[in-house]
Amino acid sequence: MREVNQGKNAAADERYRVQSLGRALDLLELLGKAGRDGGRLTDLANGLGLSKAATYAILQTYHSRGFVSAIGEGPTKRYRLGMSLARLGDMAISNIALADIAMPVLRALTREVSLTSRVAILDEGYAVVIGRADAPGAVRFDAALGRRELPHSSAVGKSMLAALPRAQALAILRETGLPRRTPHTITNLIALQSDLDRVVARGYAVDDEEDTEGVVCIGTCVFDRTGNAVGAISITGLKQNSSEDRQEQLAAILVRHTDQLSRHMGGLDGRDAWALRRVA
Amino acid sequence: MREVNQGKNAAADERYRVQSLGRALDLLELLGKAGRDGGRLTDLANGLGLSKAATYAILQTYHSRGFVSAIGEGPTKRYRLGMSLARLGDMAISNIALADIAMPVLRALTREVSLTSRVAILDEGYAVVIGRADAPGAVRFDAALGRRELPHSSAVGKSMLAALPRAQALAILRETGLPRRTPHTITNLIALQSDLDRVVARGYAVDDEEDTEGVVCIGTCVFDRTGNAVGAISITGLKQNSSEDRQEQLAAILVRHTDQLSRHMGGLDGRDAWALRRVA
DNA sequence: GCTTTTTGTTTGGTATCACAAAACTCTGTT
DNA sequence: AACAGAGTTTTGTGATACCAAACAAAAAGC
Repeated sequence: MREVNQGKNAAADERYRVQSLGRALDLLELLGKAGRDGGRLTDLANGLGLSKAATYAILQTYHSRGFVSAIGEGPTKRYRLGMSLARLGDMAISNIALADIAMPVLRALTREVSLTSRVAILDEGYAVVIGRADAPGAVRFDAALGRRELPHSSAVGKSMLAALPRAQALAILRETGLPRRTPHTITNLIALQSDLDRVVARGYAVDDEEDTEGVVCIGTCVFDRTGNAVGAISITGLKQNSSEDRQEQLAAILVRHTDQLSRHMGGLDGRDAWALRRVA
Repeated sequence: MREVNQGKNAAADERYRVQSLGRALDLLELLGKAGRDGGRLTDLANGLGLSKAATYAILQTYHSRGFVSAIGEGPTKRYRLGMSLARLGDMAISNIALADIAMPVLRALTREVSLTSRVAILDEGYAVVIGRADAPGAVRFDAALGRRELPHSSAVGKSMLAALPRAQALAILRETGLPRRTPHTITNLIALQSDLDRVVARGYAVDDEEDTEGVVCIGTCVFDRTGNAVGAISITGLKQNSSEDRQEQLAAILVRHTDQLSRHMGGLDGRDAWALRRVA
């Protein structure tokens, strides 16, 4: 076994980071929080702890590249996130082959079960949503693209953890921790491991109000030709509409669509891929 | 009429920009071009004209915030656009109220005509795609979100220009110019103006192979309650499937859906909004 | 298997430039 | 008409982003 470079890994050392860029990125996040109405220069400067002049220069730079768009003039001027971010964000998602291929499957799945469906990947230990298909009538859940979800409290996260070698899964969980999101969140490492065993056993994961109260998710993995999980798909519904029987029905449908997707990518069926984990 | 601050507008003066941030943004664009396979540190540094050490520090900063994701280890390490960009990009689009409301309409429209449909806004003088619904069987056109399209050679662009006061439209065209994209592109300002008149007259715009050869688009505006255009919707098809009659049929369907969307946003019907332009 | 090459990582030193403070110019309000 | 509040511009300076070069370590070549 290889030594774990615990404190030695200086790659993320603050010394090798560019401060000015860090502050500039903080500004983007701040603008993200500002939302639709945008933010005013003065407020943004205060929020960053920078002077108006410095903030102004950063905003101008962003603006000239389309990363920030300005609306209004004079004292009513407001800054918002710009469309270059949309372009790059779309590129980032397009880089994941799964995103493109999964969309038709998601739409078919959503049409069949009338529930919102999503596709996610494991990125830096977090489950990140890279595609979604909203159900027409359904409640609009917070399924923003690029959203980081905790791996231990989401169906996509747990299914991908379950597909990983257990040691790797534990390493990820050590990083993210097991923060409590609702009274139903599994915050005990032993309990979570037996839940992961259950995922491997039945071939899908269930998030039973563990991330959001009243919301149940079912998810399972998409596999490549070597049997590695490249991502996961989930469907989301309300707890009240989710009896034991219905859950199994939905899981069967989900697995059928996911297997179709895996096959479409030239990967292994879920049945075979999960079986590999059971022998190990 | 107000004086146009031609050279006076010093807001975009290079002096008030942050160089280091500009270079860092160049790096993002470079990574965007690198695409799926990502880029290597050495290549990125060369592409930027920066030293490896500087590029490394920038990448670390991005990486720590999720704006860049690294794959591989050692000499096979590669950097790609990260998922934080997807998150912020999605936020940027969500900031446009039109994007959310338009999606169901786009899907309905696409289902009815079996053609790819898109919704765009006018941002900094360019038409920017903020939503799309791909037709299942159709050729996949380049309809990436956040993509900037020239206003004079796209259906969405021309319809939004036509809805603007003519002076404003001309100001935008002075900025963007009328670059030739295909042999059919209208590069003459007089000719374009009479085309815009035609848009106002019939209530929709046609891009007849003006942006891409063999591709025809029909587009029209979405209006708010004051009759201002907040965006535009278009459908895209192949020239070969686009007879004069079929074009008028499709335009009628497009206008019907767009009007429904305008109404849904509490705005004016296209019929009324375009009529306002005719009297002026 | 050893060497060579090529990669990412780390180190100081320095000239650059990102930043703060304050003056200025508007626009919208009282 | 005066004020208050915003965004914009100026200038100087201390922090820091950058380069060059050395280092480590994995891949490629013989």
